[in-house]
Amino acid sequence: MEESIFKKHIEKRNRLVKNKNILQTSYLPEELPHRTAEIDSIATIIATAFSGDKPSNIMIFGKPGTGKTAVMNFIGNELKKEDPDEHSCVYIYINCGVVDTQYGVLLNIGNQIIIDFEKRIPFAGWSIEKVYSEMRNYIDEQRKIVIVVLDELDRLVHKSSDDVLYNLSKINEDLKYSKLSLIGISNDLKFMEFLDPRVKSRMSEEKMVFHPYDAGQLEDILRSRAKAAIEDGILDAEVIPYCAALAARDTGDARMALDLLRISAEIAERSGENIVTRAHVRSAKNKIELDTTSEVIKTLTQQSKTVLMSIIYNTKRDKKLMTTGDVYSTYEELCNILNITPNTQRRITDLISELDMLGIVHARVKSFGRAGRTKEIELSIPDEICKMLENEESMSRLKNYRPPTQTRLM
DNA sequence: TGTCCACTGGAAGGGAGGGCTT
DNA sequence: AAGCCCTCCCTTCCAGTGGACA
Repeated sequence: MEESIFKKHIEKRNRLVKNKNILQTSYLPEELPHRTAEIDSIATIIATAFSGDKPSNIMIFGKPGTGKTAVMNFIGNELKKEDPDEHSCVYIYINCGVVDTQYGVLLNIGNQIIIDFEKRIPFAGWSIEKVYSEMRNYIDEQRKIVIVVLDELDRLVHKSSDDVLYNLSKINEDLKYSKLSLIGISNDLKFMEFLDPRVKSRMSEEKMVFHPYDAGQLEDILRSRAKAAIEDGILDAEVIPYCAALAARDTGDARMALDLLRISAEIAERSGENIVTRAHVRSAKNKIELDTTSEVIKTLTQQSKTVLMSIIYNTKRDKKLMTTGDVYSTYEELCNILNITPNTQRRITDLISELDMLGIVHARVKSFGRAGRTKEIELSIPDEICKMLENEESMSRLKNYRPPTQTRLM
């Protein structure tokens, strides 16, 4: 029988890594190295739920990849072990990066509790008040402790004010039989400053900070995962320390360290090599950076893409540093060619700030004295990514556009 | 010392879109 | 079908501002 076209690829794959799943950042290991103290203190607080008392609300702070989410998922699993039928408490996890509206959060809490499909809260149409009061009734009917984890809480507050937190944190006043406790997780230590003082004090009955892992701790994490996922002798001795060092130098992000290790192995596998080396790690780093930015750019709206194109064109005509006014005039030009109605300059200011936050451009407010005060903007993505955007279908009308030569110096 | 530039960024609000209830 | 409600994207209006220059 003839070999299928997949045969040689299948053989090549999975040769180095036994179980790639274990190296995924979403994988929840049996134990979390260097986080036992944190797990313990959260467990102490939550344990009160089993005697029917409401655990204190907790705020957890820490940079990305410091294990906040992993710790909470771990605790969620442990809760299920202790109380499989949810006799005394219900654990609800919401990622506010995904669900970032007041309506969405209330809907999610409500619908995770309601078992009866008929009674589910609809995705839209109800007033916030109605969703809130239905949800509150469902919770009260349960006669249990409900623990709600709000991950990436800062995103929710930034996008839709602190009304949700206000409502949720005072819900206990309206509950007769159940109690709700909140666990907020945030990357941003400062976001609490902007909260209503009442919400602030109710939310931070307990406060914890997860510190970034240092290189040594990242090494431990990588080694414990690698032991389960990769055969001995496949990793060059310096691979794990190098991944750990790169991630530690950045922000001590365990997610990044794991991604580096997994992708290095994939690269080595794909090129048919038997050992993962430092060079593979370096190309993995490169690949991760390219992939994340190109993914972000793909999901931009047409308007944002056009603004970005304007910045790219200005850069091309040797104007590496430009002002909002420069971007806007190029933008108007491009809108004309692309046949889309231009937004106002006020709106473009916001879009430029968004691109800045995404790390696609670098913008800082600068005063030029008599020449006014404005943003100074600089592109900060590599050429390859610009090319990708230029080749997008939505930009095809710009194929024959040649930016006019520079007319004005900054 | 005051002026003045080219914006910044907050506030308020409008309207389209999606989806509910009655 | 009419009437609501929420969200998203956007506009209009405007007070505020850092610093070069007269």
